[in-house]
Amino acid sequence: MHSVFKSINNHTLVDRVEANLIELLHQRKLKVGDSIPKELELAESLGVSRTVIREALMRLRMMGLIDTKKKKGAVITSPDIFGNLAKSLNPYILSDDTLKEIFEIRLVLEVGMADLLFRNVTKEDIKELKQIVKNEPASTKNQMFEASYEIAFHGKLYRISHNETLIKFQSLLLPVFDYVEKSSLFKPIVNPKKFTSHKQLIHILENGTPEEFRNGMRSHLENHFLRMND
Amino acid sequence: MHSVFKSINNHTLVDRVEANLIELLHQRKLKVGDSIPKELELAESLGVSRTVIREALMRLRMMGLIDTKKKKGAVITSPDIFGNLAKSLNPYILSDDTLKEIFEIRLVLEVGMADLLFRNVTKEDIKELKQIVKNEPASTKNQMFEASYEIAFHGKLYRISHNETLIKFQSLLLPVFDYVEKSSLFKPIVNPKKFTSHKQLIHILENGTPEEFRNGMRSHLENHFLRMND
DNA sequence: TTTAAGTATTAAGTATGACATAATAAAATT
DNA sequence: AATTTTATTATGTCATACTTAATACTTAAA
Repeated sequence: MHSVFKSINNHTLVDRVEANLIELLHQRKLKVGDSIPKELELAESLGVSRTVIREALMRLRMMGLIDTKKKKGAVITSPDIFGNLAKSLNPYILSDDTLKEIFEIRLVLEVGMADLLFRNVTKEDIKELKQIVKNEPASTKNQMFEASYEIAFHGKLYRISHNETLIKFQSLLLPVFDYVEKSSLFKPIVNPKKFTSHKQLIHILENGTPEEFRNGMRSHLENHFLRMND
Repeated sequence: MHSVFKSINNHTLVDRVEANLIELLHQRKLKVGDSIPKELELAESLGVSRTVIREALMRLRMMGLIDTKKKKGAVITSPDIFGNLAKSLNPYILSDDTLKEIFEIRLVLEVGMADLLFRNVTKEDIKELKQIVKNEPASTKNQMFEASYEIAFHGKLYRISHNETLIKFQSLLLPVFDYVEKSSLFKPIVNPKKFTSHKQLIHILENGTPEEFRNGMRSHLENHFLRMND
């Protein structure tokens, strides 16, 4: 497999040092806030140059495993799994295919998150959602392009899920969503049919079932799905 | 430039050089396989040391933007947004809450991916799925713990989605799933009720609708959902 | 002429030493 | 005691030299 080949070829010194350091952190069961030995000590104890140590430490930093400060050295941080992802999610450096796929993942998430919503939704949430859609333009035809309402409404849904990882994930994906919608990756489809509206989704969330909500959301996103399948 | 705004916070030189390099790649509209100037040239043209260039290039490499070879230099590669995520997804360094949330995301994805499946599924896929479940133990009670069958079956579903990003994402999340299931994060629920089985899911995928599949998958995952909500 | 073996070259990988900078600790001043 | 000044320290950056492996080139054998 690809990964096996790579691990054999992983013979650069920095790769091994990186692995060593990660293992070291695990072994010592270091907690958030603990500090690790300084670069020169690590260099000496592993028998490599400071250059190599620094490159390996930089990788750990990119993983969000450590945070380094000038005099204090490096300290363990609570790894923010999506933190480092942010940069590489720059739409400009992603291929069109990848962008499409990320957009698809959004659709999958929003259709599939119904149960999380029903588990946590409160009357206050409903009220907030109603407030958001209050001033929406009546026409559902171009609702797809009312970006700000879309972001506010769907963003609120993610927050209702109470899943911080999911929330963070979607906030990372937002620029991609935005880029894809504005791009010419998909030809715009102006479908005369009226799909489930935000207001209807709220009504389902208030009075209906997860199953109904999934179908409602699927319908609501119909235009996006249509655009994907060309 | 645009990068100047960000660089207000990016106070280390490497941060700015990294941004500069990304912008450079974007400006020149470099394609996969194209090579970028060598380290010394970049160092000279940006007026920084080779050390800084190297650290910045290493970040690009971690993002999967470039791949470096000894004599050839660095070449553009198709960015692998989740590549670098893999290491930081080590369950041992994630908090229990984050682990739970990642597990939830799995449930969301699998319930929500129905439309992608129906869009792409072929007769060969169905055949393969049937082959997988052929030797499954009959009892549905402990199917939750038949890890290998679970991985094979659900992994195949992801592949049917034809969404490479999604596939990669789940392959990253797999260790987390595995860890969470085996951990004591959730108390095991042995629910006597019979939920939708793999065989039934295949039948739906062959003859039914996305809506039915979503409900089937939701039922199939019922035990997991129950375990989440405590 | 073709091909295989050997060599030179090149650019990344690694090592070493030095200085700059900023955060902290220690000392001195009020 | 509180505040300012100074010294220390570990990371950040720079410069240079050497090592290694991949590529291009040359040469010798078929």
